[in-house]
Amino acid sequence: MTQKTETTIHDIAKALNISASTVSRALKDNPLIKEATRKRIQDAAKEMGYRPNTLAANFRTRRTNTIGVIVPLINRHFFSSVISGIEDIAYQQGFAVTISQSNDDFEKECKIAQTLFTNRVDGLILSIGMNTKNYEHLKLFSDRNIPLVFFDRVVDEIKAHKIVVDDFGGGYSATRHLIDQGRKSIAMIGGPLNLKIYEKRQEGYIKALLDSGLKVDENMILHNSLTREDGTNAIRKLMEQTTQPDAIFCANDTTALSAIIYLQEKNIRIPEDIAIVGFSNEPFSELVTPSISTIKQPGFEMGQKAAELIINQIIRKENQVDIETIEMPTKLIIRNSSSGKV
Amino acid sequence: MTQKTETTIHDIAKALNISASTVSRALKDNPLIKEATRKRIQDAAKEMGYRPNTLAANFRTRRTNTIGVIVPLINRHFFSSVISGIEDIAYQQGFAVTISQSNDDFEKECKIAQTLFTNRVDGLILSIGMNTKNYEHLKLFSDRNIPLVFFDRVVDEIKAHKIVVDDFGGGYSATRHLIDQGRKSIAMIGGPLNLKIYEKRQEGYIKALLDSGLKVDENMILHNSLTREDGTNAIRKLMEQTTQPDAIFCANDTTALSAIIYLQEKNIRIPEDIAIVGFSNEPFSELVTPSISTIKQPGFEMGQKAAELIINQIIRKENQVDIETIEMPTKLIIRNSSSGKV
DNA sequence: CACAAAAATGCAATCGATTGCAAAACTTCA
DNA sequence: TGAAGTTTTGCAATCGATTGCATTTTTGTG
Repeated sequence: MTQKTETTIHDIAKALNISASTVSRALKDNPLIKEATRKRIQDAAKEMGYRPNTLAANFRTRRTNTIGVIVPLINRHFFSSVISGIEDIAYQQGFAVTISQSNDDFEKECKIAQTLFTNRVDGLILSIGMNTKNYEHLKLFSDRNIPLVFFDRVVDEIKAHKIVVDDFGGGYSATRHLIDQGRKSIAMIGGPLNLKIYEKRQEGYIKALLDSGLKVDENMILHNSLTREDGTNAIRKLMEQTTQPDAIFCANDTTALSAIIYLQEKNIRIPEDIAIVGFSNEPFSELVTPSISTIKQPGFEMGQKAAELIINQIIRKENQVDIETIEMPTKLIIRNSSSGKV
Repeated sequence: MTQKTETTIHDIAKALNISASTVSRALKDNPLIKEATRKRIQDAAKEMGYRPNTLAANFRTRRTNTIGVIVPLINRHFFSSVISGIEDIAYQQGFAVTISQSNDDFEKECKIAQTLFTNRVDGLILSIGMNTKNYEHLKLFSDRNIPLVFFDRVVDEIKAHKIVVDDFGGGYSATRHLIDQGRKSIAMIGGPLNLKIYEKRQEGYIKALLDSGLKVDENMILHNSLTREDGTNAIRKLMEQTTQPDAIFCANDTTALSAIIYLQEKNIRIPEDIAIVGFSNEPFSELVTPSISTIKQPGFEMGQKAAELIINQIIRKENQVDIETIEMPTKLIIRNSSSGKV
């Protein structure tokens, strides 16, 4: 019914016999407009069923009130929690959120960045893919001062806010915890080192070993993409070596799970024979048997923080913001995979 | 550097001494333009670093190439799988996807719908909240023939494509399976009946009972919002009754998990004393002990289908599309919570 | 009451791409 | 060669809101 006639500010202007500019200002509560006039206009607008044409406004103001988000995978609990956090804040502030997933595919990540750029998102929040080693596609944004915020998998080479968790501390306390359990030969299933987070987790692991006077054995450190299969392959490889570990620190819960399942099949007791700690506190980690000790990351809060930072940049439009790297705390959660007495 | 001078079609036109309209057409491969001219223009565009201003185009064409998605919760595996499916297709077809979550909050659902509407999404894919019983906020779309596709939690009152799973069949086969295990007193922890899906699951449950000559006992059917806590309360209530069930069909895996944990604490054996079947095949369901028998829903495929349907509507802009309800198959997955011999 | 200052409103250009229709350029063939 | 038909290209309006600046109205004061 209201098919043809979306009412515009001009319609309102005509109806009230005033100018469109006044209507425009009144609708945005511009203080230039007299209280009485504003009321008159807003009432008329409501009555006439006026709905602002966001497309026109966006076009004119060159802003979309949209925040782009790129994550490797939507249906990873950590990432969907971060998204929830972003969405929570963005929504309160009147921003829409456009989410895409790269599937850890570099090509796709580039194309998404392109698309978001041409769609003129006001800012971009992202966590880069496993295989991303080249950052040209992000230059699009940084070159034009379009706010950019990294989280979790960050890129040092680009000047932008970064929100990370204390991966070093997480790796350290996970390993330290295993040492405290009396373990001497602690292996690590790690992620690709081009990602800062995995590098840090490993550094934490190594530091903990050294601090306790344990040796770092290169053969005890494996790297892969941390999928379920990768985990299985890694644990198999570890167990086929001449010296076997009595504990394993896994860089995520998925590989910790792989290890547990593999070891259980081989009738190796967890944690008695081999203790295991994962990373991320995926929902399943407390549900499996044995429940998985892990490092908790505040995903939702990271998302909120990311959204706050980017919105501040968008709104204030300060060109020279002080770039900050915010490190969120991690927390060791001790469960049955590493400690009998829980 | 390229700060001030985003090149426009007019710049290209001037540089080549032709008109902007020709440039516009050439860039869109409009056959009206001579091959040679088109090449010249496209080359120049590339050389000058031209990037179309989507905002302007959107404004002019009244389209945003954006699909809005509203789900109750992003970080539920089923929903994030659907989103992945939507995103997969949409991306291929050049559409952006804007995702919001209602948190099962009716107010928020309304506000989101408003926002997506004023942001002029080309179509809306949604699964309504638990408490949504009023559909005025969706009229916004249906009244103006903006394509709408429901999935999972659909609304019969609104004329739109619907993608559902065979909830009836799921409920039926889950219950049937329990009966086949020799269970006689099968309870159900169900969801709110204003949602079709829960109604159907319950109907399937009832039909299975009746088909096997079992009685339907109202006291054995509880309804709630299917959270972890709801599940615990429900199972407690069931177990405090004089007649206790020897099997439970839960309308989702979360409540199945609640039941399992509660019963284990009470030293009630699963499945020997009480067999349990859930619904949705959440990732944790195969990982917990005992692993949870459940009904698998093809989330990713549903998302793909939803995206296909809505894009077809958007592109073809047929006003009178035949409304179809697509029912995707469900599949019973038998695990340890309902059957000893797996 | 007059006039400066302050407050409120209006004018008109603008953002960049799209598109119906008119005009120009090119072909074809008698 | 020129009229008719085709193919290409250009003109100019348009989408609706925003905003710098000009203009009008109101207020305040001597």
